[in-house]
Amino acid sequence: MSQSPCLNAPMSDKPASSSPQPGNRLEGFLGYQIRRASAAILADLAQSLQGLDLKITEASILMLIGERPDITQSELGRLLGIKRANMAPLTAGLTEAGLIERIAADGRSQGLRLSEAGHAVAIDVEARIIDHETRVLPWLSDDERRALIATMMRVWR
Amino acid sequence: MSQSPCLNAPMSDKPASSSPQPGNRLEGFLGYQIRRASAAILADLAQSLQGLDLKITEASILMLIGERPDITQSELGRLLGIKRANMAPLTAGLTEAGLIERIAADGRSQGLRLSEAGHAVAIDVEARIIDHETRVLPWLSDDERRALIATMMRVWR
DNA sequence: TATTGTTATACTCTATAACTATA
DNA sequence: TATAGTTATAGAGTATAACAATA
Repeated sequence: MSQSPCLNAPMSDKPASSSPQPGNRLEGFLGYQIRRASAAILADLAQSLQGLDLKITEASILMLIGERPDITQSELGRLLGIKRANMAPLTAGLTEAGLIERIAADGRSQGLRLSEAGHAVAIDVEARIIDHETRVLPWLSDDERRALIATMMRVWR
Repeated sequence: MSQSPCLNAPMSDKPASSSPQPGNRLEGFLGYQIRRASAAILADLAQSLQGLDLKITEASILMLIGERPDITQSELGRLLGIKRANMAPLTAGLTEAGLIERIAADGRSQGLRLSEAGHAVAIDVEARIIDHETRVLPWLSDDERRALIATMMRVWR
């Protein structure tokens, strides 16, 4: 299932020269590096999901619903950092695609579940993401990976 | 110059409950963590630049021009991962704001330099970014910071 | 009163395409 | 032919405001 062996940063017309490059002061900032790494990883992940007709966010939503059946879209938004107003078209699209179903919880909220088709797609999604993960930073040991995850989580949570 | 002691993730209507939270499978992926960290850092940096009337990208451009006078905007785009077409309004805005000047290099390209005002702003920008950096991951040692920078750079470059 | 879901809407960022002028 | 700069434009992603229905 692997594809390209390395990442491409997105944007820019041409790759910046691949020679050692003096490097600039910006590249000494961790915030800048994390931003560039994030963009490159997102681009690679989008590639990994090709053919599924799912945006990265939609794929993430499927995984979360698979893990927590009957979650509401408001709660999904809270977990993913997406506003209610922006969740509406996302869940509407997944419902229309037949990947999720809405079950009335109380009068105002609906629990979300994967359909049969959605379950199959979610499994495919997870396999692709796992493959993507190991491809993106292949040189990391499991310990290093765990430590990096903990560090990143500490930044935003 | 320090402000908020910790970061806020952007988006979402309400903060996800701050209790330990079981955590979900997505949070075990490094790509996801880097994305969330990047968003949080960007949000904090935008706060740090408040009052300067500069977007993060514009601030980065000022720093780079300060470091490499007479750089062209095409080269800037290459370094920052921004397309030529999207550089045009950025440099036009900075020129109009009186922060940079364009000096014809040859008939088709222009070297960019900081104006007197631009130089002062660039110094302010750099000070704010340095402050931001040390505020965002204050628990990192210099060695850890360097290692993290190298890891992130390896992802995208 | 607070929350859920929804719609409308605006702004930013990025992408493509096409054009002119120059090397 | 390739590059520099520009313009126009389309698509994401995210922001706010407002509303109805329900808790």
